[in-house]
Amino acid sequence: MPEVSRKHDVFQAIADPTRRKLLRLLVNEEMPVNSITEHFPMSRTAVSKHLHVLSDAGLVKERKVGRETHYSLQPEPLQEVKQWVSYYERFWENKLSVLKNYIETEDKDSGESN
Amino acid sequence: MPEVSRKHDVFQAIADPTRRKLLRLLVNEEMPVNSITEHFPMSRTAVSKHLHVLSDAGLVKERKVGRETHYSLQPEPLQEVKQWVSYYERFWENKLSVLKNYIETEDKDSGESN
DNA sequence: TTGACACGAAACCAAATGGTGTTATATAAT
DNA sequence: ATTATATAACACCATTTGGTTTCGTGTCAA
Repeated sequence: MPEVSRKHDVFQAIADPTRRKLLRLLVNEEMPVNSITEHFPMSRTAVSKHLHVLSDAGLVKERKVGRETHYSLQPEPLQEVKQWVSYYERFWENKLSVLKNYIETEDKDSGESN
Repeated sequence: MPEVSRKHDVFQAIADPTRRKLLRLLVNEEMPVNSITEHFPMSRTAVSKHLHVLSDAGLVKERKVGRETHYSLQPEPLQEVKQWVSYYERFWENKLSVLKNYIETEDKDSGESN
């Protein structure tokens, strides 16, 4: 049931700074489009479009409340990103340990600091 | 030297599937453009462009070897992504624990149909 | 019921993106 | 010295993206 048939990729969704800011904003509370728009220097329609991209990626949820549409964060798809990044983690960690090793070797026997 | 004055954002760099595949390919070995191109259904020029985007984001390093240009992975900028995602981690974890709680509660008087 | 409001949809536009082929240049091989 | 090769740089094109304004519709309030 997961990220199949999603029109927008999670990676693509979070590529835009405005959309990242949107997610950050919706962390705490569900918000209607107009209130959301107040936080951005662009039209309501533009914000709405970004929200739709996020929605397509499964990162926000819409709820109709009277004539308003409330959006809220749906963080689960970010797990895919976390997983993807974690694959590369060992490589920079490895580099760190190589560097550490190098420093320690340079340091010779002048005392192993942590 | 951090991500200041980088022409391309890390988030934007990893948004493209081709570029993610490129990173994956360069994990193990430094490679010249021609060899890299063999793995992709597009022209060498196109691959080269993607490599430049990655380079702008600091995700790959170029090394001139005779008339060849070798590219290799430079994973460090991904730390920014990891950090960004980790902020949201607690939210899906929280949801999980809420769900767990719910299930356990339901379980108590387990008469619930459906 | 009339009007104001919140929103989505559509038409439109400029700029960025992802691709192409061509050309120029430095290096390698003969 | 000449030729072949690897690549960057360039010019170009189609599509996508991020934004706009306008318009229609459903909902709330008077």
